[in-house]
Amino acid sequence: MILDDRKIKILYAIIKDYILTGEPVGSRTISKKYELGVSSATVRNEMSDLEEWGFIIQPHTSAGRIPSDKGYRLYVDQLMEHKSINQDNMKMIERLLQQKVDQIDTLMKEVAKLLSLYTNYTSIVSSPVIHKTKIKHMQLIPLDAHSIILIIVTDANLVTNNVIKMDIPADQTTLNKLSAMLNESLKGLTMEQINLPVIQELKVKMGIYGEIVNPIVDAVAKTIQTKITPEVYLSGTMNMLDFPEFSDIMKAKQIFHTLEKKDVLISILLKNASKGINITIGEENEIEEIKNCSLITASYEIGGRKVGTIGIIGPTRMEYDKVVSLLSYISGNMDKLLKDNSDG
Amino acid sequence: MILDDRKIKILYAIIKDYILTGEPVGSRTISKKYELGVSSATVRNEMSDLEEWGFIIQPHTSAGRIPSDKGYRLYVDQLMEHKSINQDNMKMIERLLQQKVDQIDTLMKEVAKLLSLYTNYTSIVSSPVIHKTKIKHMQLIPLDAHSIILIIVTDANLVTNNVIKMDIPADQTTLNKLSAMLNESLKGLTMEQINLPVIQELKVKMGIYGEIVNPIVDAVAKTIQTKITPEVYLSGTMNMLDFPEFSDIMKAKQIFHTLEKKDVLISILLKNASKGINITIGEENEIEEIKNCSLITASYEIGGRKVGTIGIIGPTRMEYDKVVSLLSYISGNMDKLLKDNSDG
DNA sequence: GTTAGCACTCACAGTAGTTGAGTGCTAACA
DNA sequence: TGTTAGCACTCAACTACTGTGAGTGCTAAC
Repeated sequence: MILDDRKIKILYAIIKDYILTGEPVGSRTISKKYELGVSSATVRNEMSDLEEWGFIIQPHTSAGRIPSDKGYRLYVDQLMEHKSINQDNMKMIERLLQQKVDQIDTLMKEVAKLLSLYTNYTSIVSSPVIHKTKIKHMQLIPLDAHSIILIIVTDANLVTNNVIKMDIPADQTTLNKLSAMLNESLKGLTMEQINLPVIQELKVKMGIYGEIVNPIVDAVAKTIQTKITPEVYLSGTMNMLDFPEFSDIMKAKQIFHTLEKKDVLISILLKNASKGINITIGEENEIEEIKNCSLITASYEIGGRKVGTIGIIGPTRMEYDKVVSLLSYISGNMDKLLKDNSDG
Repeated sequence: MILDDRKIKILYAIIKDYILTGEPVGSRTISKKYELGVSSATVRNEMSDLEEWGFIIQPHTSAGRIPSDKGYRLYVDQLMEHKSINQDNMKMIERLLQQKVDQIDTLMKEVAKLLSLYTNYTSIVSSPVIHKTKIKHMQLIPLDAHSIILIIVTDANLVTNNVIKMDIPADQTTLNKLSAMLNESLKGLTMEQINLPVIQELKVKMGIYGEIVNPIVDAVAKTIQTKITPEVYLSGTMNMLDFPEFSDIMKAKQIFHTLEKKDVLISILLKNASKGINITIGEENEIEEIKNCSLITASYEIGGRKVGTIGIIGPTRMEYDKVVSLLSYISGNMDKLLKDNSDG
């Protein structure tokens, strides 16, 4: 099996054409539309080899060829041009993100929207994995006789608020003092650093404030524990319906059903969290329902730590080059985008 | 035009059967399945009248009849049984809502999920219109050199947090004093009561703290202004695809497209906000894209004020009785549900 | 090694023919 | 006068058949 230059060119042409049109590509189309200087008969011979080796598939005898997963794999690994997005698009992106993005959840939503808008595929964005982020500030606020609110601000400007229920009433002054103490002890720690020993130590340290301390510290620990699951934002789900691949309602429903399971999405995204750009093609996907889809993910950093993932899901016939360049650009600038919009 | 008892019974049977099966209902079906004691020929004569008067429609010559919008209208206004949901379902609802519903946005999401799960239609839920709710607590928290966080808690336990950017740094102690002052002046007021005069007065009152006051008070005013738009939560969008009415991809896409426009949904929901239960059938809808849908909405109260709406959208062939009873129950208990889960 | 030529395959679209659910009308009956 | 049996009629939906064309694989000649 020798993939000589001409075979590569033919395979490239087939993939490019199929991604563009969605129709099986015939030998005549290749020889006429792409200037290879050979007749359709020659192309046929080459295609026959490519099919034998599993790079392309013939849906039925009298049809052209379509790329197989293996074909796409070769394409993304070796053939695809890695262009970067152009100036105009960069500007468009910055303009879109500059509006009302003061907090991370708003930014996430905007990024998801942007990705789906620009690619016409479906975007999946996971918010920062909170246990890797550092605590910046904590504040207790009285709500009513039986409950107080715990505000936690992390260094990614993620603000979470949680209601704590307690039997003992607490006044503003006490809560301010407790807040100050919590800050003193926990500020700068990552979520995962706040483990049982730290909590115990904290209880002892704050003991002077009496029995009110226990429920509050417990609530802090529990809140941090439960808030560790990242959020997932989807956008452009309906874009799936634009592709003939999913014009069969049953197939579309299958995928939509999968996309509704946030825990499944999280597990998919986290799997590739450490990898930078990752491309999973068709059958390479572990989830049965998306084995006719391709998934491209890119991890992003905040403060130098890989904390989350952004991704695009679409048909295996996907504009890989365009999607990769966009994801690279946005994931690479996530930190900056957030900083520009919150601190600047 | 006299709608005698028998005609009513026949119309009722047609609607019931069509809602159940989705297939046009023939005269033979009526005379056999529903015990009216008359032959199919008699039913045919009656149906002929009902069609002439516009209550039912014949899709084509050799088909049975289906209800028209006018038919459904008569049904929901006069024929439909108003049953209340049974004990088992009440328990199920309470069990579902009792988990992790400590704040209003979580409750909204859960209610939306519940509605779609229980009905198999698509649910639309709008969060409380914030300008009708009262301020319960305000708190300023330092974030970094250039920004502070403003937390506003309303009496519906809605907690909003907003980043305020400023040139002047502010320490915790000052912010605590400012927070106390804000609370003193604004606590108990509804959002809409905080108008320009109140803001001006506040600035004068707080002037002793120097120039830091202006940006903060402005931010408070602006935040309240911009946070007035309610949130909309959707659930079970994909349930639409389960109905043959929307098996045509184009029709489905049209509706999905509309459902993605949050401002359109808000305007639809707000229109019926004052009405308790409201049913809009097919062509009665003002939005072109949902003229083949029915929309049932119910407004809910918090603290005795109508502040938001929950609703179900689906095909005109909808189980109106079931949906109405569910919406009535949930909207009627919204206040209680929220209180049970947050204060209890 | 390349290409022209040709027989072959098969999805797809279009055209009849058949079926059956359901109707409207008429005439007879209670 | 209302009800019903009977019957001709309609028409969507399904099936079977056919022609078309895009595309292939193979062979023989260049």
